[in-house]
Amino acid sequence: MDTQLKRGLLDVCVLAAIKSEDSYGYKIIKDMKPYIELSESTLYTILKRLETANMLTVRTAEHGGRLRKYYHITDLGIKRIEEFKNEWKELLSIYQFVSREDEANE
Amino acid sequence: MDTQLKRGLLDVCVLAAIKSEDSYGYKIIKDMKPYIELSESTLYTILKRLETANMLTVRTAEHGGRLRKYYHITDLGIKRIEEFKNEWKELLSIYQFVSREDEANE
DNA sequence: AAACTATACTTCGTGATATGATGTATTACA
DNA sequence: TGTAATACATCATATCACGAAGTATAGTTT
Repeated sequence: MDTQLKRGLLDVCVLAAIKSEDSYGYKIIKDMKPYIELSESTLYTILKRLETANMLTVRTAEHGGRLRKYYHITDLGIKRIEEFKNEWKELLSIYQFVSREDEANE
Repeated sequence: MDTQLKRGLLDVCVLAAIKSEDSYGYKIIKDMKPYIELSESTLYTILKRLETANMLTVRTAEHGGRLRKYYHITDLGIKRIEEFKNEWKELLSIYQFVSREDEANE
């Protein structure tokens, strides 16, 4: 998918990926892959941004002798997802504007 | 609407705005306004970009003693709109990923 | 044991781009 | 005469996705 089109979607997708249960970097990428792909550098940038925005919290835990960072969504993060659902209505309207056929010529 | 979410949409919207008939800057902004808002500086940047990409051609014409630049969509521009309709399917899939409820909790 | 792959996270530089600010110039209207 | 609307242009800035490169451990293959 086009890079520009992804913007504004990635943040919400990452939040959605940790919504039902806490997750960590590598798993988030895997879970999102069927829907939208992103690189590690992109993901960790986003995670940091969402943390700064208080949309998620981080907790470090050991797993198999190695440290993992688990990300947990906050109320603000859930709110962000709800906001996106509203923005989706605007996207639908834009899609109709773009995909409408020229009535005058039919 | 969120600036980031607009990216990747604006180009296609501008193309859609000149699809049925040639148009000019000020009118494009007005026509798009109900669907998606953009400033003049943004529009002229986009128009230049689309021209460079051969998705539209420009023609200067006099109107009311003043010069206007009329923009005409090319085959490549029309193709770009068709491409977006395909990308829309991916957007739909992303929306479902984001808005799905956690089945395990219901 | 050595080599390789998968897992896991981090940092840095770059390019694309939406936007506000600002500027120029003409027409229409009060 | 002044103000708003029309019309286009340029510049600096901030945001952000991404590739490249790096560090480190666990598991698997040869």
